[in-house]
Amino acid sequence: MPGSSVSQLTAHLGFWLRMVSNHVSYSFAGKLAGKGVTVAEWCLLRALYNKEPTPPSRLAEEMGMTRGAITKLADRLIAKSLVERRASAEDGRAQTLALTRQGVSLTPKLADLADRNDAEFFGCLTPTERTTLERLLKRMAERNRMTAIPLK
Amino acid sequence: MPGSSVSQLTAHLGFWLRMVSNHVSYSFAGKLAGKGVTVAEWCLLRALYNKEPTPPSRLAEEMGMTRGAITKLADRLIAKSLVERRASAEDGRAQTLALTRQGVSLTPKLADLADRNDAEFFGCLTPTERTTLERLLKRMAERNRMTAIPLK
DNA sequence: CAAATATAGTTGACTAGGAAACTATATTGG
DNA sequence: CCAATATAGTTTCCTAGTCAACTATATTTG
Repeated sequence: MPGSSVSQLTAHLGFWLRMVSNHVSYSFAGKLAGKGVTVAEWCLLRALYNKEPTPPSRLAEEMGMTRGAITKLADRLIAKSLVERRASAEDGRAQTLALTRQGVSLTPKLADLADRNDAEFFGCLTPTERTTLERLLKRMAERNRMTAIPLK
Repeated sequence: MPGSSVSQLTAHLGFWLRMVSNHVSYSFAGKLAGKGVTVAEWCLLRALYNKEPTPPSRLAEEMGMTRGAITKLADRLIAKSLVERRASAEDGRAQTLALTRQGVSLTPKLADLADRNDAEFFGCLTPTERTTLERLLKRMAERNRMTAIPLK
């Protein structure tokens, strides 16, 4: 792939990956905007759905964001009445985050949008091709120890 | 892929695409940081390499960024003495951007880093698999009319 | 040819995240 | 058991984008 001269942007698989990924995310962001929610907010909502109240630090780990970022993300979702923050009874430092009733009712609708977005973009591949793509991406994730949900 | 219940983040190909893409870009950003350059700056440098002096508005189009973003990106590269801004002779409003001697000498080194990063991440795929991945990504890009370099 | 409009680029207000300093509470060990 | 340290979360400052308003120059048109 390198080649003897200065390689072009488009010579790298990383370029195409980023191009496609960003377009998919951007389109999804547009759909979510209709519900007043960002992609990061969707991720947090989904992470809380059907879960026990969860400490922000745990979410930070899961989502690959700093605790500071989670604080602010949670603040925004609390302002939208989709998430509740509660002090822990046992540990005076600790908090937990959980979905409000409204958060619980909204999240499945957002999941539908995610399904639709995926279908829309990957629909131009055959089922076999989609499986192949999934396999290759998951292998890369595994081999390169990609654990957290990346939001950067 | 949807399923009857609320789909998980990991149920979407878009999720895996973003995960892998962000890790690849993040690692590349780390390599570029050693040369004092960001990914966006690399893209602009590469876009100017071996080209005529180019108006910022053209770069904005090519790179899928706003003109305002290009102004600031160019300001940073000018501060690093990698790019020069010149007023157009014909049109009093227009500018052109071009690499400085230092920009010309640095860009191939950055291209090497890009090559290395690509090799590092996609090395866990066989040559056939890489070709397949490239084909699928390019098909998605084409079918969904993805034109500009995405930096978001 | 002057006025209206379009275009090139810049600027300012805003957003969302990271890094590191900071506050408050827990835990550990001398 | 109190001092040192560790941990949970928040806050501040910084970066790098967008969007929309703005400045200056070109172009179009009445």
